[in-house]
Amino acid sequence: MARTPLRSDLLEQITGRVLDGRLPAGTRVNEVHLAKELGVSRTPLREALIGLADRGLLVSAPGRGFLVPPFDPGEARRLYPLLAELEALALRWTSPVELAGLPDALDAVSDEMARALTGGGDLSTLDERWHALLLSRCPNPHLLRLIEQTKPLLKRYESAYFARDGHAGESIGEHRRIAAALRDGDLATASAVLVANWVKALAYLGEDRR
Amino acid sequence: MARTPLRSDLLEQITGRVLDGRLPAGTRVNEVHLAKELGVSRTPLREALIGLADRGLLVSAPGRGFLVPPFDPGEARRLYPLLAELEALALRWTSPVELAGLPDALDAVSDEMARALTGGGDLSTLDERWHALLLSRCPNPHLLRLIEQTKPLLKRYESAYFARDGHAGESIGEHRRIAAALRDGDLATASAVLVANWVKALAYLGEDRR
DNA sequence: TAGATAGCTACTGTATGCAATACTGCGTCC
DNA sequence: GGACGCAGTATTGCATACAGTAGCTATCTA
Repeated sequence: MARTPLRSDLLEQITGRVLDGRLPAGTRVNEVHLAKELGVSRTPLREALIGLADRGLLVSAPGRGFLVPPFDPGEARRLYPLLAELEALALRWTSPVELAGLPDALDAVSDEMARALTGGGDLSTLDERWHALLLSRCPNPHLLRLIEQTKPLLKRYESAYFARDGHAGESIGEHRRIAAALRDGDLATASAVLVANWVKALAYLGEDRR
Repeated sequence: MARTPLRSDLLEQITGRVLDGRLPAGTRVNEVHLAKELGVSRTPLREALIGLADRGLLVSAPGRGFLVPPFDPGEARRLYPLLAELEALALRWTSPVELAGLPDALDAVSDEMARALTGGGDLSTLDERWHALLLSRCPNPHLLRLIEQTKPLLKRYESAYFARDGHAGESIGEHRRIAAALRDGDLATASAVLVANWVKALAYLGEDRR
């Protein structure tokens, strides 16, 4: 048997389709069509859909299957602060010893982002890498799980509404300030700037809606 | 068709079995046996199991099905502060207007708990009601979802390790202090005591392990 | 013409079937 | 005596089959 269950692959693939709009907000998911398109049977597909519904990326309508939830600006306004607080918490719970090695690595990613800003690289992937690195030493796997589950919800709004690199420059600056604060052992400042970084992203989201 | 999918009922039932030990920690879940016992087919049962694995109440071992994770004292030490912070966050995000109506209702539950303490009522259900009431006005459904998903994990440790009403008396006192702080509009104190309440529960957990 | 209704189709929710892997028990070899 | 290997069974993971409802269309009625 496959060491990696089909449902895991499917979950990722469907997540991708929701994020990039191939499964548009507000539409129902047709299990037969999607299964055929993905070349699998309905069983593992449904398992993946259920997983996505648990995470909130789909909603289950009894008797009507699953549907991609419509966009709701209010939801975005609630998701950004939530993720901000969760990441800040993860940061506060990382031991100083573990944090010590991070700032240099973080700044290395920031450098890449700065280059990508002019060179046209993939900023959003780099941004993800920066945040993943920041959380990588957090000793609480449950908190990390909650963060991982919540991020795609937010990413959907980013993908849909974002002027791709509208605030990337500012964001890089904030990232560097966070790394600097961590170097000084100033966790309070680091987490405050982190929260501000997320909230600022939300502000851009509001402006750049199309 | 049933307006409530089978998998939802099953998820609750299996949660109950994990919490009360009818599915003991460290054991594998036999899908055929359990399906027969519950009078359903394997399909909705598996859907429920997958949901529970997403929440962390089961773990999926590829090729070996699902198993109830073993107890890990370290995990309990990580879950309590997590839930503490999440509830405190939910409290901070509840608007003062909405909070105004809460203290009296909260204290009513505390009164019930006090009576149950001598009269032998179900303290843990009342404690749940108190916390549910505290969070009932939080406007962030995603945060509430994370809390709901995390609580069963913690409850498993409580069920397994708790001297049932070891700290109920203290807990009632803290609950009243939280309600009082809310009455004064002192959110900082309220959330601090709330966190302390959770952390203290963890301390009891540590002592009373068997 | 607008609304109700009946029939039909499509789809979901659940059950069952099938293939491949993981476990168990026993025998064998070192 | 213990480790290894092998056959048989049990169990999972995926596919398919079936039953019942939701939704659509077309027709009928007021």
